[in-house]
Amino acid sequence: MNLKELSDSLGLSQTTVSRALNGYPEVAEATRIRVAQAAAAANYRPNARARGLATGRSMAVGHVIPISTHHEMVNPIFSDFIAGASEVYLDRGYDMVISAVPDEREEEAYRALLSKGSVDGVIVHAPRSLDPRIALLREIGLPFVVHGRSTNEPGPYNWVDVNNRSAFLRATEFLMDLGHRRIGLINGLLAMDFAARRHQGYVEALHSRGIAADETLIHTSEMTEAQGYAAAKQMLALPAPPTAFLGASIISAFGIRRAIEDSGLVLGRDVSVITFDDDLSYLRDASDVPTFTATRSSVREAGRICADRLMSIIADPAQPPVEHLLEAALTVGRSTGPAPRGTTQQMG
Amino acid sequence: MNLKELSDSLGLSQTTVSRALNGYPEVAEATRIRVAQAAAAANYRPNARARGLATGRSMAVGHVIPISTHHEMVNPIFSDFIAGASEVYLDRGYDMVISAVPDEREEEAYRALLSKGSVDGVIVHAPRSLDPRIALLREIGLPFVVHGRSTNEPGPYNWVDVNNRSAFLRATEFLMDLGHRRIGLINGLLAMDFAARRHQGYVEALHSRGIAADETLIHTSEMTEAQGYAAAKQMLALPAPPTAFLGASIISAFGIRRAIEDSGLVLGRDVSVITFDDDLSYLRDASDVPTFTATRSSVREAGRICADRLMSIIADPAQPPVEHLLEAALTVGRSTGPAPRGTTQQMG
DNA sequence: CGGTAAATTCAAAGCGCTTTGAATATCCTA
DNA sequence: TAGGATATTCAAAGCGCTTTGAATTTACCG
Repeated sequence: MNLKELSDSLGLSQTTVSRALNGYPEVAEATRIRVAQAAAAANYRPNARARGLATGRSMAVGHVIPISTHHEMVNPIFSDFIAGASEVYLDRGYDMVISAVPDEREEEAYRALLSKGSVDGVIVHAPRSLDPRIALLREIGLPFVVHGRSTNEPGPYNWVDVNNRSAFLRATEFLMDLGHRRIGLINGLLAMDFAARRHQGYVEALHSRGIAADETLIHTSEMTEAQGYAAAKQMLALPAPPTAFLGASIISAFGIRRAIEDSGLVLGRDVSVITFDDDLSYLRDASDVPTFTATRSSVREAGRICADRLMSIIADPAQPPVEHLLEAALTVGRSTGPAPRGTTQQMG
Repeated sequence: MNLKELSDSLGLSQTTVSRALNGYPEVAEATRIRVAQAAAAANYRPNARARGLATGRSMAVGHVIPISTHHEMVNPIFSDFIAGASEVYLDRGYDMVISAVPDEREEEAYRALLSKGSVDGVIVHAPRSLDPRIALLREIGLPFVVHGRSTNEPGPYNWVDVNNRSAFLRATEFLMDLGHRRIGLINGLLAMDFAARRHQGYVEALHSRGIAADETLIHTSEMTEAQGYAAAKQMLALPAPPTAFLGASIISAFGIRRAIEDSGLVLGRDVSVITFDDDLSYLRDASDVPTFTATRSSVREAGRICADRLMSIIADPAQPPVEHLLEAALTVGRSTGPAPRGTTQQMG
């Protein structure tokens, strides 16, 4: 069923039917109702391509998720992020086009999205501290919102980010308040902007109490369970092991916990752990008292906010960029406690 | 830059340029080269909507991922599945359109996808044993491939599934061979087809050795860490606790492990665990000797296969349906061992 | 009741591409 | 070198929609 058939069957012109369906004012109320009913009965929906061709808009947004060629990793947070964004698109009638693209084909992917005209805007995922994508998108003039930030990017642009620096700064302070002095940082890849900021927060907090960051207590890698385990295990075997850990994701934290228990220690008593928690639905830590003390920020909510922002930019591209900084909640669970006596003196 | 501008600049007709670009034979080789170079220089790509309108194909496939309204859960396996599918689409020039849709709006979503003409086919995710989507898609004539199966669906259709029954049958037998007789099953929601089949395999294996399934040792829920923990904890507190567990996902297994250790028991010695492992990139259990004994099947690979199949159906819709059954690998890790002496006699 | 303003409706153009059917250029053979 | 075959190129139609500008109806007022 297409417009022509529908309008023919109603004895009306395509113009009138189109207008009736799209809510234009210059159509008689009686006609509008008649058209709406016929359309519903025929299960008619305008062809998206034809409409897009006529209007110049595709009613779709792109999400380009980078897949690191070396690691072939796909962060599970995308599932939740996308779910959040979807909620917004669904109500606005937008489609979501996803391209999972190897690092080196990213630029190509964005250019293709633009010149093929398949999307009206994009969400940029997983920005690095130094990220050419933002300049590229500015240059080609495709509306975009970044989930996260890119530290080295000059000039304003639309982003939605958690205050990663502050989150880890507060977490580190929280641990130091409990008497911990040797705190292991099990971080994500430093090239990622969020990881760099967390590192920064951690170091700042230590410095503010006159503690020098110890390189042997800082680990950087993909945030897998296995890496979390290996890194924590290794640090716990040091002559002066950490009494607490900061983990970059709940998945890392699982690994850290395993390493602790594996070493015959008790989580929350012998060794404390604070993790960043993206509040993923399948990894939710939401008992009355959560397992992990965490800096928590829902990535699904971030998805909603990003999508909403992008919709707004697409509707009015002239508006000034908005920088949306979310504060993570520091929620206390069972994985933290006072530093064991004696160990606080071990540091240099 | 559009076709008209490009062909004008070359002094050729749109017809010739279009044909040159699309590899039609009736164009002089010299012309083709000249056109190709000009197109590359101008960064020209045909407008997807216009092309779609002219050809009747959208060069996009849809993935409708259901979000259960009650749980608001998004399975992290989607990230990996999508990454696998993407690899295929990327090379074939297809876009991937994702709709994350609440249960009750699913039918609407599929109909919209069809009548708006935004996709040439769809992948059906997370089928239930009784799933109206397959009949719906057949009815509306949209090419589809199901990731999984729907037991109660009569007649053939294209699906790609792991042999869930066999996987859990073998896992259960493996545990019984080690002397285990009380085996806890911590499963996904039974309405899901994969969960029902795993349940079936488990029960069959028990029966084959004359053991009756014990309802108190069977738990069914979303496959979260928290649920895995709670269920295992509860079973371990039974008068006659299980000596082994079967987990439905690596995430559940994390919870099961925590419950075991929490109860002062040792994984692989006091209590054995076998988990289904979708081989998610961030949850990969790939040390020399994996932590968990597992029935493993890469969901990313499944994504590739589904996508490939769908491409093929779209190209030739007349071909007979293909049913693709993957066998999970039973890989032995450190989470299984002989049943502790004495406990094997506890059962009734 | 005539005439103008307002309310409705319509025909046709155009979005950027593919493809049909026709036109033109080139080649080869007798 | 004529004449048909073959190789290239082209103009124009059409995909299904929105939207412009014009046409037609209806409403209103003196």
